[in-house]
Amino acid sequence: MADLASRISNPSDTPANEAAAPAAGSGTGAEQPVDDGIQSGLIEPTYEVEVKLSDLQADTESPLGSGVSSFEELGLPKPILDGLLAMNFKKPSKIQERALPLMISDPPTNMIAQSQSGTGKTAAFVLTVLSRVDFSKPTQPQALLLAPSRELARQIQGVIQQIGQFCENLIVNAAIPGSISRETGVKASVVVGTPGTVMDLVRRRQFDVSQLKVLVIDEADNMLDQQGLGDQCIRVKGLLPKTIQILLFSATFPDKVMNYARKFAPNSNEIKLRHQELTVKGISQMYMDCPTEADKYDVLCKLYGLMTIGSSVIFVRTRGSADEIQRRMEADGHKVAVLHGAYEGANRDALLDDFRSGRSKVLITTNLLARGIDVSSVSMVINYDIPMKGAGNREPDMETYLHRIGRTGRFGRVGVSITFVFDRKSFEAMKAIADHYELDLVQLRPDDWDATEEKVQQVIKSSRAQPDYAPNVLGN
DNA sequence: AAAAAAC
Repeated sequence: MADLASRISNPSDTPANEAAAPAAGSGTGAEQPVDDGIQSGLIEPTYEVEVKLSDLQADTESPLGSGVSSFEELGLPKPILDGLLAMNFKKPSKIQERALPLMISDPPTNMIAQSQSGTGKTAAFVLTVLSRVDFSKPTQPQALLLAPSRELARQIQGVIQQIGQFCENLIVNAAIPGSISRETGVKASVVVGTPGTVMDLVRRRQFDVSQLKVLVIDEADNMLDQQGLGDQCIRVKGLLPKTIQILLFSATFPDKVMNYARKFAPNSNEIKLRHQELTVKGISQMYMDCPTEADKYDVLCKLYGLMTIGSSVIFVRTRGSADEIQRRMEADGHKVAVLHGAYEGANRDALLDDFRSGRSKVLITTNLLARGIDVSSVSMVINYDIPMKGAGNREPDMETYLHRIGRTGRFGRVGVSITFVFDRKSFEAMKAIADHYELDLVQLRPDDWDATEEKVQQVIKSSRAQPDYAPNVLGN
């Protein structure tokens, strides 16, 4: 126990790797080391790039090290460049710079790409998809993108439509429950959906997959690993043209899944990160030492004021406790929204839209929203229940932890995560997560509220200019 | 024992 506590550090301590960084250009607000790190580009990861040239590429010029520093250099069509500009994408992020030349080159090569949360993976694969679509065949499906949840599929659809807003005749369908008409079927060049609905449409012959050129699987480790989702992805792939280009993306690729991913997408180029490189520097990770489980609820209510400075997401283990905590908080006068998979589709869409627009500011949810969801106003993530996995939920879920806290601190912004621990099991899970990612966690105590407020506010209130690669997705 | 995802 004392071991974790000994890792306590003040958020204002300057991380060792920032000491050697060049001074930030901006004068105001430069006191915050968190900002300094971002402004000097330190959130950009050190990539371990391992490029495997396919046989087809072997006699062509090596793409190794051929990163681009502007979108123009990629030779993308003018309408796509205009779309990027309209979305405030001014220059490629690290992952875009590295992955795009490899993905859009001919002949098409598979890709397994890993990059931290909020670093622009979506735009990277969306640009590849748009570069492969023949817009003269607007209702012929040419690209398929799969995501693990309805919410993420809809979000990706929105990003495609935004980046492709100046592409004439671009039609994007969402293959999620209730969105494709039974009479007409899929009538689009780009389809983004969840595996079950996609399978269903193909079986009913309402989705012609014969001309698909590219398959993207977002949150690929989750999609390929899980019983159910994994099976469905394999079945979908079995229906597609054998020569299709396969792109797998995620912030996490545990070794176990990586081996499987390589079979799913053979001869891939690979962009990987070491697990110590996965954490986003702009996210101040803290844990709250609660005496008992019952105390977690009281602490949550006390945090409400801090949660509403920006927007916040509260993660719990079950749908039932999500509903229960909302009921109690509403009764105690705190306005909170709930979103989980038990709700009906249109309701889910409306709930997330409300959160995106700021009509609701505190959202309590399950692992449904752990991955991929991009709402830039989220400045705090609460792990009310620490994520666990495995038989009997006895193992800490390293990957889910990383994805959950990645709902904040997106595209160089700052954010706070607070994980509640209350007993030996949760404490040791937190310690295992800290050791795995080599985290310096800030300890918060329920009995020292002034210190908690100060530590959290120090991060959240450090307003600063957005970096020039921060996109403006979906009107956030 | 969870969450998600199909009719």
